[in-house]
Amino acid sequence: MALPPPPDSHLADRGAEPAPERIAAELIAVIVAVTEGAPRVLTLAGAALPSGPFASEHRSLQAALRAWVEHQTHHPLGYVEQLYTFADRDRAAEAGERVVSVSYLGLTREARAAAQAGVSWQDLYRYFPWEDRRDPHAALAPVLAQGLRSWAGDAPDAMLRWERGTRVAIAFGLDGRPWNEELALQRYETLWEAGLVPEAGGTAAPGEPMVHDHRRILATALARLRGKIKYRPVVFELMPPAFTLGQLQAAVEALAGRRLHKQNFRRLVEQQELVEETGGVTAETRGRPARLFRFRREVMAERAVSGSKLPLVR
Amino acid sequence: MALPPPPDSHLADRGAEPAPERIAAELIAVIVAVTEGAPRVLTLAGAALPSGPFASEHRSLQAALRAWVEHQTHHPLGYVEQLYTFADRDRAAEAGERVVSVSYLGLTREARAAAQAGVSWQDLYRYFPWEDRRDPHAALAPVLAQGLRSWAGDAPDAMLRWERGTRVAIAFGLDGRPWNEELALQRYETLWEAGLVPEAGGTAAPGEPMVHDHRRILATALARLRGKIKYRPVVFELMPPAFTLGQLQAAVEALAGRRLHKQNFRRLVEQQELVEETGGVTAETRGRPARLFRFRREVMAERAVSGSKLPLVR
DNA sequence: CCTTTTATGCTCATATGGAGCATGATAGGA
DNA sequence: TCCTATCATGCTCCATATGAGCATAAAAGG
Repeated sequence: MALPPPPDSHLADRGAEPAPERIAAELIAVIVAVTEGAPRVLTLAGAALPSGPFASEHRSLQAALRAWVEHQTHHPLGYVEQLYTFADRDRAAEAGERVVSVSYLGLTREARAAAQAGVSWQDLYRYFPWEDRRDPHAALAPVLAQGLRSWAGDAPDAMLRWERGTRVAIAFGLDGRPWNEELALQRYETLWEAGLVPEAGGTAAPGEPMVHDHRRILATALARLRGKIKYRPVVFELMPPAFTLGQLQAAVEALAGRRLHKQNFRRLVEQQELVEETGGVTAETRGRPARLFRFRREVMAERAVSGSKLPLVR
Repeated sequence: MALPPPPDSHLADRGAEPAPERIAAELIAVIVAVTEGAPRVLTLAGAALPSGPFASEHRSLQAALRAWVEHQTHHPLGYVEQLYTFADRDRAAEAGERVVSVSYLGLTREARAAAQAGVSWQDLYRYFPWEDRRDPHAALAPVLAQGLRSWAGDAPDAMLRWERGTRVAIAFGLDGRPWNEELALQRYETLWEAGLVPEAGGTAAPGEPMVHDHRRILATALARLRGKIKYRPVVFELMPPAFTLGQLQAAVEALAGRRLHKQNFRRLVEQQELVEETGGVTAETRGRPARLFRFRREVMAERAVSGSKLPLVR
């Protein structure tokens, strides 16, 4: 049985082929925390994500990641989730070297000091300034809007112009369309294709670049986290043992990059019975003191059972 | 800088270490179709998922997968999605051999005949009989219910008994809890842990086993697909160009493993403007003839913009 | 003509999400 | 001391989405 040109068939006669090619495998970690209302990410010198090789000694991919991250941050990684695996040709490190990179998203709380040289927490929006829409007056930077529009307008044929136009409009919430925070990855990819980010040779876009495709991986993590936060109680991994609903809301807003309706946010959290009062109150500087709450870990198991969205018959 | 025991640090001084270990990488494909109301999966001799090596010639992981699957099925893989990457120690093929496996989910329509020897389409529920709840009277097989209950009851201490008990109840919809079709993976994993599947040495559970961890990967795919089908119009990848709403519903029911409320299903599909009439009608054997519809591909881009679930402020 | 079967149209009650009014509690001045 | 700015909390109102059925239409087969 013949398979497509590149690889030989492995569908049936598995014995009749040469030993499979060996390549290197590495793990890349996007470790996120929220500190005082600011989303933070663990970096190396502010330009690379922590990464490490995967070796035979490791029990599993996740075990490997957990091991060195916990050693690194001295904080248990409560929530760890596999993000995506890349092996694009342009990621080849040295000549012809092929690497498979498995990326993970981890949630934790910021440790006081990054022990190792170069290891530091950075504001996530340093890399994606356009993703922070918490300021109600925030709009897409003119440089970006301009660059995107001309990219769409410069397409060779009408069909492509239309495609790029709607793609930009949907991703960036232009032409009256709503802003969708979950499209963080599409936005970064569109900026790349439009040649607006430094990694793609552009200079127009604001935001710090990172090595290799690390900024893309970071965008993947942001998009995933923004989606997940809506149907799984993962924010709590980022909170201290006791917190006020205001702080909880601030953490969600930090990640979502948008403002939420305060009263409705409380209603949501309370009616889902995600939290319970500790009994204490905060001694904030201003305003009425807020009650302290703690996360009800018990709901974790149940909360997987969310909405159905399908018209079931009972 | 020292990192956790196993791997040497790669967080900072990256130059000062031995060349990273080389391992083999492979792709595993879960190709799904729905034929006459039955969910189908492409297999090798009914006991293995198609898999192939990843080689340097490939542009990317997805490109590699697409290439050989399309060659194999002679059908374009409309929808392809990365599922998960495994490298568990117990997956080691030969002695000490470490393999990283990247699994993908692909949706297509069943080709007339699997050209290659051994390649065949199988009913998905052959591997997970307990996942098909389309028959309203279907209940969990007594063997399973019994096995799960004794596993929970046989736990050494009370705490563990309680944990297993609620876990089983949630996953399998026992003790008055609702059945959640999306928990397909948790169910398979629970059966494994309870030692009820052949792969784990058990004999109690019905359902055909597969080689290695392929049945687990299949369960991962089923769970992912059942979740996705609710907020993305992916079913259409499985439908012919023109179809009736009844057929569309049957396809969704085949994947979800449950019956849907017919009138509400139509309302959902129509109000979301996912389809448009072709003008024709079917000549079915019984009942009133149904109008034919086609999928409105234009909505694909937009439909990413779904519900917010967060109390935004405008 | 009557029964069975699948397709379609519509209605009604309830749940959920979006907005905003009103009041309670504190800190910091004027 | 009183007024204001700031948050925290309680509640109400409304539009829409979702869950359940009732009723009718349009075929095939006795």
